[in-house]
Amino acid sequence: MRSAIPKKSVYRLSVYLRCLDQLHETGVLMVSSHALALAAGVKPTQLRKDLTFFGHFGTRGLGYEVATLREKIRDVLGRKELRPVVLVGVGNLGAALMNYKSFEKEGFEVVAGFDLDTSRRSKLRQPVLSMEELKSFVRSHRVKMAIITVPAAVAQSAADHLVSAGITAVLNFAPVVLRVPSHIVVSNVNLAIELENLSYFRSLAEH
Amino acid sequence: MRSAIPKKSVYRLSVYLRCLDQLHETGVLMVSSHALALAAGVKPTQLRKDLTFFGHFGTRGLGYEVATLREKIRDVLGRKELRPVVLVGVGNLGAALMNYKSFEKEGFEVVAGFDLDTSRRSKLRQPVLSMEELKSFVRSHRVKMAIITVPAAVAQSAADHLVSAGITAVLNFAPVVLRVPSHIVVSNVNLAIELENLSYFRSLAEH
DNA sequence: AATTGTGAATTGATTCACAGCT
DNA sequence: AGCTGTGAATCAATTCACAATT
Repeated sequence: MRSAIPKKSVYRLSVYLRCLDQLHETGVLMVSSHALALAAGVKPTQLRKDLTFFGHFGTRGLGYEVATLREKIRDVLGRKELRPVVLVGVGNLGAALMNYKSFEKEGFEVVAGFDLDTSRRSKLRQPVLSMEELKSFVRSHRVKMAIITVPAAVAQSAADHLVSAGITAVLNFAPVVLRVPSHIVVSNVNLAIELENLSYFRSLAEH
Repeated sequence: MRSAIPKKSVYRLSVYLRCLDQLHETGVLMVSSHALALAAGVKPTQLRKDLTFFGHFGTRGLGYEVATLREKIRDVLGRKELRPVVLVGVGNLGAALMNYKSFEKEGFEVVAGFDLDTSRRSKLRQPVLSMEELKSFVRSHRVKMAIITVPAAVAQSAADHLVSAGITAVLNFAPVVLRVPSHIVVSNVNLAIELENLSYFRSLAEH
C-alpha cells in the first residue's frame, strides 16, 4: 500500500503553499498552524494533520518557519524544475490557458498548442502545431503532461493521441469521461458542472 | 437539518445528467445503473445510492427510463429556466469564459462582463461595463451568480463589490481564499493547483 | 432473471483531546 | 505558556449484501 495519503491533503498542501508564498513575500518569518489555517480557510488541526503525512516541519511552542515549510512543501510537490505541458485544442479557452500567467508562476510552461487548424496561432508566444506533429514533439521535448481543451466529441481521440505519444497525466476540460490505461492520471475540470453545482447550493442557501 | 445530502452526490448528479443527455441523443430509452455508472465512471451502487437522496426513479428488474430520469435530475438541479451570470475580469480567461459554449448549452448565460478597462470589448457579444455599473446592472437584471477572473490582488475587492450588489454565488478563478458573508456560496477553481496535483500523482504513478 | 433500493459494514476523512517539546 | 504532533473518537462517504419488485 503506497499511498495512505489522502488526495485532499495533497490538494490542500498546494493551498498552504500559496499562503506561505504570500507570507514570505510580506516578510513574515514564523507562522502558527492557527494563523496559516485561517489564511487557507481550514481548521488548524486539519493543517497539522495534513502536514504529518509528509513529515514534521514545525517547532512546538513556536510554530513553523515560513521559508522552511515553504521549501519542504515545494519539495513534496516536486516543484524543483520547470515542467513542460502541451495543450490540445487551441480555441478560446485553450488559447487563454496558453497565456495563463499562474501556470508559469507555479512552475508550468505550456510549450506548444496542437490543433487541427494550425492557423490559430494569432498572438500566442508558443507554436501551434498539427496533430501529426504531436508525437514527435512530445517525445523530443520529454513532455509528460497535457491539457485537453477540445470539444467533447473529439476529446477521447485527443486523449488517445496523447497517451500513445507518451503523455502520462491529463488535465481534461472536455465534458466527457475519458477512457485511458490505468497508469495514466486524469483530472477533470468541468466548468459547466461547477456552475450548476454552485447554482444548486445557492438555491438551498436562500431559505 | 436540511441537507443530509453529500456535496459529492450533487456533483455526480450533474455528471449523470451529462451521460443521460448523450444517451437521450442517441435514442436509448432505458438504462441500467450498471451501464450508466460505467458511462459516468463510478460504481453502480454509488449511482443508486446517490439517486436515493433525491427519490426513487427506477423500476426493479428493468432499470431507468432515460427521458424520465433526465427530467427528474434536471428538476433537482433547478434546470428549468436560463440563469444569468455576470463575469468580473475580462482578461484572456474571462473573455474565453464569456464565449464558452458549454455554459449556454447547460442553461447559463453570461450576460455581461465587468472590468476596469471597458475597452476590452473586442469580439464579445456581451457588453463590457465598468465596475461602477455593476450594482445597478446586477439589480436590474436580477443576477444572482458571478464568475471572478481578475488577478489575485483584486479578487477580494471584486467579491466585495459583487456581494454588495446582491450576488449570492461566486465561481472564483483567482488563487485566493475569498472572505464573504456566510450566506454567500463560493466555489473555487484553481487551475494551477489542478496542474500541480496532477503532477504530484503522476510522479507517484511512474513507480 | 434481472435490477433497483437500502440498511449494515466498511473505509476514509476530520476533529478532538492531550502528551510532548521549546 | 504556547504550540506542534498524533492516537483515539467521531463523522462522512462508499461499498457490500440482500430483500423487494417487475
